[in-house]
Amino acid sequence: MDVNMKKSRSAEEVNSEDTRKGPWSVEEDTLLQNYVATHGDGRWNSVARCAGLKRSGKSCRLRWLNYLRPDVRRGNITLQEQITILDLHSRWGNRWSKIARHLPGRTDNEIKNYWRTRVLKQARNLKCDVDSEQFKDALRYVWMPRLIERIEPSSETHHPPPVSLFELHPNPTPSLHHQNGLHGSCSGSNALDSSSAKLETPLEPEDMGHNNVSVPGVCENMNDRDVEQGNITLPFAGGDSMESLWDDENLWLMQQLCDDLEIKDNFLA
DNA sequence: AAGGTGTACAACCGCACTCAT
DNA sequence: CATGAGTGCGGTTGTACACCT
Repeated sequence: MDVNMKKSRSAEEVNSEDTRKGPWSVEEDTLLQNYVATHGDGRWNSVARCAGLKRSGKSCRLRWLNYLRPDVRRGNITLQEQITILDLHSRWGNRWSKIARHLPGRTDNEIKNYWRTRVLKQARNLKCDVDSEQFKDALRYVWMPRLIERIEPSSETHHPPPVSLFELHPNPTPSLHHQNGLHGSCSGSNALDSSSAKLETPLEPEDMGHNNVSVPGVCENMNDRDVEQGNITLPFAGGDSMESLWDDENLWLMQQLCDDLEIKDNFLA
């Protein structure tokens, strides 16, 4: 830690006796809301002082951004939003605030919580490392296409046959994309047809090192800069489905793919 | 009904960065 | 250029609540 940090922290510590922590009371919320409504946000240390709150500026900022802000949406992450999170996470990794910018009304904290409580939990259930290629490929090539299929109202409902996904996709390479768009027509297993795979467009420099792959048929024609700049609306933003991604059938498929990829990795090792 | 356990979410912490002075 | 305040971000922890036995 640098000298600045030590100094700024010691300044905070001077007031630590007066500073409240823990859950916010209704009164505190009201004080903060009224103050921001009158004076605007920013300069959070001043806000904390002037509003008569015995809170740190950081705490006020966090409370405002994650809870009190008028446009914040809480709870009920829709199916569409879940897929958006999965896709953007596959591009950018744990860049929660960046992902949150593409989900109007959602906060980085909420998305992070969603990831940790739902996605990590499922990875544990599947005995997959969430950072493993197995899990990522399973998400990309099975889970998300199936969810897209459900979302697209015009698509026909058909389920992939219970065959080895290893056979269908013997070389699931993260740098591959699929040319056959999946909007309304793909099934999870069909999406794995590696014969139609193509190389991805060049990576953005800042995304190098992340697992930079879009889900087939989801964002394959998008360039990350467009997504980042909001030039492209993700196809599922704003839906109202509360359906969970984590149903038994999808879990079975995920387990299948994880197992297949593990077998393949062991074989090649 | 009571206690244990798991889950979801709010909040905190540490660090890094920006910007004004 | 150095310093300090403010802010943003990602990781982690605490806790209320639901569910199970």
